[in-house]
Amino acid sequence: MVDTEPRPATGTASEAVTAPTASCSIAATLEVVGDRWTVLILRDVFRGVRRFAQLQADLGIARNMLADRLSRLVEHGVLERVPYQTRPVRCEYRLTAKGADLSTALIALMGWGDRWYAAEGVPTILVHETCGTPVEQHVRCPHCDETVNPGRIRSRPGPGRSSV
Amino acid sequence: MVDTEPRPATGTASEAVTAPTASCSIAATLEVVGDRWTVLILRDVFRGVRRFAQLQADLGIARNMLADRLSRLVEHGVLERVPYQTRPVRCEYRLTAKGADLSTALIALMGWGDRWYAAEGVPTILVHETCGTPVEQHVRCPHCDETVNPGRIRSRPGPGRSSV
DNA sequence: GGGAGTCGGTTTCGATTTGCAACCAGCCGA
DNA sequence: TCGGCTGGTTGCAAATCGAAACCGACTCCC
Repeated sequence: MVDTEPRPATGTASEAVTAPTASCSIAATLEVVGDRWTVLILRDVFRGVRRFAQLQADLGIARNMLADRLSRLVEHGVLERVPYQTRPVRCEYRLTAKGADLSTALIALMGWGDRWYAAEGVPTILVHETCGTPVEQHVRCPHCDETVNPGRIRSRPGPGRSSV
Repeated sequence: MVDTEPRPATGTASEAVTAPTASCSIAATLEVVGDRWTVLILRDVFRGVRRFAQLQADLGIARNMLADRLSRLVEHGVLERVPYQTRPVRCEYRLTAKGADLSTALIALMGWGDRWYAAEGVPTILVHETCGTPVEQHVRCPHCDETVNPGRIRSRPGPGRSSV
């Protein structure tokens, strides 16, 4: 996942890509979850913490921040509010399909922390439900049917690249 | 990657895990790269943008922010300063092994953006160097030798879990 | 009926962080 | 000597964050 060539100081026209969302899916993702608290909230929701008070207590986040981040996540379709009682109506926050699809990213972040900051052993292990074996995250080539290590990945402009 | 049970309002002692870094590798990771600009800087460095001025122009980040984030990344051993000329000595920023190991996470973030925000087609395609096929990111079970989809992942406390 | 408690917020306001712009240091080349 | 380039630092206004107080809807209990 590396462009090996040092870039000339004045970028070539074809590669003068800037941060704007449209031109980079990483930027697009960060637009939605590019915030420390947001990621931690999602981590908690993945772990089954779904209610306002629980999240607040677990994270130690300020209540106004939490309210803001939650409504933003709902707006973006990452979480949805699901009533769990009436009178008064109270809602909990659940992952949508879009939100659940962030698991890959959370697993990746967790993996890096595990590898570089878990000298005392990892805090959490993710295992295969059916056999209990710890799972691993890889990049694969469907054609060669093999694991591709990072040095063997190249990036190319795709069809959605706004070639300004 | 889900605890399916709703958590009781008063968490059980064994699972009263809070945000602090030690108890969660995601929090540990965010401590280092839990910032929008930091991630974008890393994305650029992965793409071969390594010099201060280039990064600043490409990202549109404020110069003081950039200086701060870069020195923080160097402190954390994610980037290293490598001189590219003498008189005056000027350095560029390169990924360390630890930094390069973030590729998995960046690929995951990019993948999510691709899946949910690239209606017009993806801006960038990652391909297998040797055959040019677009690669995919998966979670695998080394024992069963198969891809595990997210619903089949369970989390368990690991040896490093600070059981307070 | 009244008072306390729960849950999910909103408001307020001081502290921190951000971002723009100006400035600076070291060196080059004309 | 006069810009110009690169890689910063400094100052200051504006936006964001965070702690704490407050609020509304409802329940429970006396």
